[in-house]
Amino acid sequence: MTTYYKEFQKVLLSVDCIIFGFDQNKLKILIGRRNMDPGRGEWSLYGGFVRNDESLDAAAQRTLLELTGLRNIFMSQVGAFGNIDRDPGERVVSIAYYALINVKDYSERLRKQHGVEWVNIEDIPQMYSDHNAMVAKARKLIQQKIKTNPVGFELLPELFTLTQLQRLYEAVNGEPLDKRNFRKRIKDMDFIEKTELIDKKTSKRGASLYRFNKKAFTEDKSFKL
Amino acid sequence: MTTYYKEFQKVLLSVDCIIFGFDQNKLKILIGRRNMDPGRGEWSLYGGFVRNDESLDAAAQRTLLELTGLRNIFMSQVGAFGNIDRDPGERVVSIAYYALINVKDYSERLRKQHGVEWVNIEDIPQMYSDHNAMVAKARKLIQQKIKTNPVGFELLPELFTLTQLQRLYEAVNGEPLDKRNFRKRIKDMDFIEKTELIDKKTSKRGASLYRFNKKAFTEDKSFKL
DNA sequence: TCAAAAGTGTTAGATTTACACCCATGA
DNA sequence: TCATGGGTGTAAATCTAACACTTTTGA
Repeated sequence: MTTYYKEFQKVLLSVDCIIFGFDQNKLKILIGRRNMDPGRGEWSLYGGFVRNDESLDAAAQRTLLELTGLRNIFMSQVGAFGNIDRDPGERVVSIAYYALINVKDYSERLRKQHGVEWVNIEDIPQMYSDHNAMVAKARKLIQQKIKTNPVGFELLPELFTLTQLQRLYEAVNGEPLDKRNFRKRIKDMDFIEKTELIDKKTSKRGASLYRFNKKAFTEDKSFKL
Repeated sequence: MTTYYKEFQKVLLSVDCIIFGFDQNKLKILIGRRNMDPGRGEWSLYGGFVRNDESLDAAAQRTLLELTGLRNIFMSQVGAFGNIDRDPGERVVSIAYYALINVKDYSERLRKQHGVEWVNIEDIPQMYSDHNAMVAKARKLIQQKIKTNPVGFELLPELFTLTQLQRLYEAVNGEPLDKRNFRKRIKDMDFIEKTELIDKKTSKRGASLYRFNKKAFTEDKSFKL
């Protein structure tokens, strides 16, 4: 290998994943106890080191796959975290990514095997190093993103009720929405399609199930919630 | 030094700066011809390598200082760029930052010495590696930022006319604004203060000069343009 | 005297917000 | 029969967008 920049120092690069899920009307993330030194036992995001033969995005996807077994998941970069003492061991610069998954798609067996758990975004404990800052930034990003992009559906099952959808938006933004106004806006979006199916899990009367039509959306343009 | 993570490979880290300026009613950035291999002679952002004894933010600030001699400049991270072949030499992951400076504060002597020039954001040539992508992302970020934060003033001299301010917002967003509506909104912001001074450079009649009062703003809250 | 930029208000339309009751059903 | 969540419309208030003429003054 030709070395053009030989006089410069290299650093270790890691990726850390903020994996969002929506369950019990709450926005949650996956965290676990760190199983290596330094910081063993502290709450931590799930992460991994970047290999020299993969891009940052690929490293993040691989890490997510490793933890969850899931592919083709929405992921987006949060940013690079690089204070010199952020890792007590040696210098590690970390690139944070957030992912949106459907909790139901994540096998409980795998979850337990990796020793991670879903924690309500409002109740995140103090974590290792700068992981709380990563989560805070990821949350801001998803709040922005969800305003103009239909990413919320990544967190829901294929079929969902309007109440579920509303609770999701409320959980992401941390504030309640008016039911009638919310449903009015949804009705204007022809890519959120009502099905004939009825969900009877959460009410005696039953609620209509809806579906997000990705194809109908891409042609469409406007999305505001 | 203790090495906890010795089995992992390290990579070279650089920072690249998208330095925005506002001049002649245009939004511009500083770019130059790359003076090292590989890619010598190609248009490029100004950058540098991250040292092991400085944070990413510090590396970006140092790089900006090196180029412009300016300190205490507004800078914000754009993101990490890490495709494996983004640098034809060897693997380099780069963290992009954007900075907002007042063109008048940058000595022409220094500028020429570094061989960089101001190029209209609409006329950026093809650049080295993924630098065009960095600029595109930085521009999106500044467009978002300027909507709710008074960062535009970083690009203006201390005293400015309302027309200048309007041209700045138009240049950032790439679309014209209605003069009366714009001025109405400005009048509602008590942290944009009219001075007694008159600028006669751009019109015979003269235009009132305004000043941004940072202190008055931090107490205030709302900002929408 | 005239060209060129500064400065100034009103109105229609669109969007946003607030708000309360009936419905269907299983327990 | 009643408790529970599902479902629906209207009106006031706010915000946004469109629009044109007068002023000042140096050349």
